[in-house]
Amino acid sequence: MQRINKILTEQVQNIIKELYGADVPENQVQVNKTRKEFNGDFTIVVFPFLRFSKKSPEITAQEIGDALVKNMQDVEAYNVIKGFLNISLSDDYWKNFFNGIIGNDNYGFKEITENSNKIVIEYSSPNTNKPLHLGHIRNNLLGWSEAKIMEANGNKVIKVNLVNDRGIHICKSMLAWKELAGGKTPDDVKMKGDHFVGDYYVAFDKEYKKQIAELVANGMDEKEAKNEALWMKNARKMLQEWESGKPEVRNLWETMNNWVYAGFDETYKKLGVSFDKVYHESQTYLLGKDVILKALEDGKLQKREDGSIIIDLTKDGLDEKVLLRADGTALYMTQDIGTAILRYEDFNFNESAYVVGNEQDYHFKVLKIVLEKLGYVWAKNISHISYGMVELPDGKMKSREGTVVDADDLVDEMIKTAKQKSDELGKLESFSKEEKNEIFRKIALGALKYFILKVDAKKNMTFNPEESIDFNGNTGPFVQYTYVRIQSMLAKAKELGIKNIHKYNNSEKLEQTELSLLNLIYDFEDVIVEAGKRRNPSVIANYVFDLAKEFNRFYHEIPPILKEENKDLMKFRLSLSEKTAIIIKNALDLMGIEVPERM
RNA sequence: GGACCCGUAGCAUAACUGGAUAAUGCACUUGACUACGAAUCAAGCGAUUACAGGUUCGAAUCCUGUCGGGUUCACCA
Repeated sequence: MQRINKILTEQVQNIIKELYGADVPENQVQVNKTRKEFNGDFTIVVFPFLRFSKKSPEITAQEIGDALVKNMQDVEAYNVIKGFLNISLSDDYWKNFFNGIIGNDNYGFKEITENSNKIVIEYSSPNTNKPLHLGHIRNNLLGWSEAKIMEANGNKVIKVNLVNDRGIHICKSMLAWKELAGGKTPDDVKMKGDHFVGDYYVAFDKEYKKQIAELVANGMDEKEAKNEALWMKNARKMLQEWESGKPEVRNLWETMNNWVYAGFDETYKKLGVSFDKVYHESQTYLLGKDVILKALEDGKLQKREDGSIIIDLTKDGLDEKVLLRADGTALYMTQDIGTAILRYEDFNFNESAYVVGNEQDYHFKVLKIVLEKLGYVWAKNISHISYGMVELPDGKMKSREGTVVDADDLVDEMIKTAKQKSDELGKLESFSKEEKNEIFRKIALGALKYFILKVDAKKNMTFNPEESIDFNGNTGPFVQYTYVRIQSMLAKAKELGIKNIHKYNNSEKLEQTELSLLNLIYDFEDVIVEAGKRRNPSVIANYVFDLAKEFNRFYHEIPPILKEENKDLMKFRLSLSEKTAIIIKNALDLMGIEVPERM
């Protein structure tokens, strides 16, 4: 079925042609949803047409309105306020629309076919030297949700993770563990592997600072001390040994990384995210090196006197960028070049998206230009889904200053709060402990995910650990509650022996709140498209909140549905409720949020 | 210093990307559970959209400048 806003746009174009003899391009016809405080379903802004009509806004709007009513059966009435033409569609239009989608549980979703666009999306990208924190949570949730939204728009999506598993930072944890752990493993001390390793990373930093202080106290200047501190020298040596493949170092590296992966897996599972493929930088940096050396031979890059290889981007408004160190070892950029190429070889994608924080805007700008200059035509299809930092009320999170919000702690805390809240309300007494825990988990994660995803991805957001995340108002649990409530009503309807709720013949005039609900349901298709275009799950969050709110209003304003004597009307309202629930569930799923059946 | 991003009620966020009287939640004040679940609903309070100019029929949104905050400009990742 063709969308009514599309039809309206075409009609307006035709009418203007007829009335004023002018061709108006499609993008000049603004068909918006009518704002709540005015009467109507869609609003057409007539200001852009005045130069064709050469008449006042009011008269122009009237002329167009008259023509619309005449030409379109679905247009029942219109009103004009200033230059705004508000169109009201007939009840029949809305009823027909609803009947058309009543059996379609995937309303709004596009199908994925053989010919679908193939998009690789990278997100998460952790370091293996410390556990995940709140910033990673935002990344993971965004990545997952973006992937879901891309799929809903009919794209074939491949989710990949790139683990940064090599470099000096890893050697720091390894060294500290060797020196301090006495051979203990995470199992021995009953810790999650990522936290275990992270602690040794912190321990390294502590000891390192101590060593610097000692050297400075003995008269060395600080810069030199930083280089000369024993542990730092040892860490650098370890990195060289790693690069040259010394078995002892490689074994330890593998062991400790595996501890970390086990910890990450647990956190990913808790968050409900997963990947189709995991890349490791230790496997891609050599490719990057080869590509750069080859490009140097081809004269695409320059070599400095000290032996480092650079690309000059000053003509592109950027800087000179080093691609390979003087000693020939790889850099972040080197690896990313290798990974990007490998990824193209693996998937032959139409598009490759990176979910990475906005502090790396510059890096990705450079990466794209460098790849283009190296002659990779597909590089133009690389995009950076840039998102803002998560800040604490007193500023940024800093791992070294201990002001991080740990991912595992936060989720556990949320689950505790959900349990407490639920116990106060006492609605789950009849459930087993396992069932209850499952419900608490869904609610807690619903609250957390919604809290993070409702904010425009590109904006920085503040998180106050002192105030726990809300469960009332514009929150995940509010939306979940609406869903649960509908399920409860539908179950009761079944108990009462009401069957075939999709079969009715409702001849009643639609109530205002029913019209609003139908309007919102109609919007879902456009919302998915917009969320995809804007690369922004917050569009979905805002929508599903409005939908839930409107349903709750409907629920309160309309007399009890299950007591309705007009069976046709009752079934229509049950169907409307059911459809609302399905869309809530689908919309939340796009954000990675599950719905409980009871709460 | 150069480049990029941001500044909206006490707080947290919206505003269909240039459209109507700037919306919602939290907090605060009221009212509604012997009618389908009150994690709900209804009502109230609260904004010179950082500031000053400009463009436009129309500006939170675009342009210029000022002030404030952030990120980046590493042979760190």
